[in-house]
Amino acid sequence: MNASANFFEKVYDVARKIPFGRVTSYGAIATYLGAARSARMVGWAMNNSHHQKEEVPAHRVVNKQGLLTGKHHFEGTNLMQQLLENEGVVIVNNQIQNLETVFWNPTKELK
DNA sequence: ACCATGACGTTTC
DNA sequence: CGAAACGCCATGG
Repeated sequence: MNASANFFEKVYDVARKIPFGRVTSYGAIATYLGAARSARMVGWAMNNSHHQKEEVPAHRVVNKQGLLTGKHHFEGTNLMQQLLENEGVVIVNNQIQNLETVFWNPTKELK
């Protein structure tokens, strides 16, 4: 669990480093962690994010399309969208607009 | 050890 | 352009 937890821990760590009003994709995080093909694992980590003691801004993590695929995992049906919109992110039909502008690449920015 | 699942991503039809 | 299938990796039963 410890060894694997490191992977999860890294995911949470990166997620918490996402700047305000910015979003990133699972694949971007996975690539940053060196597991570009483990994007699904990142999503899995987010699913377990509620197990973490510290809060994880999972609402800032979306798929590469900028689609709020995991919004169903939040309390309400539009909570995730509400949070992002509150940060200045424009979302239409569960899809982030101007994704290129709000997108935050950890490998490029956080690297 | 094998099968099933998953908040993804890319390719193909 | 839209939907479906495949691939990829980790976790759980």
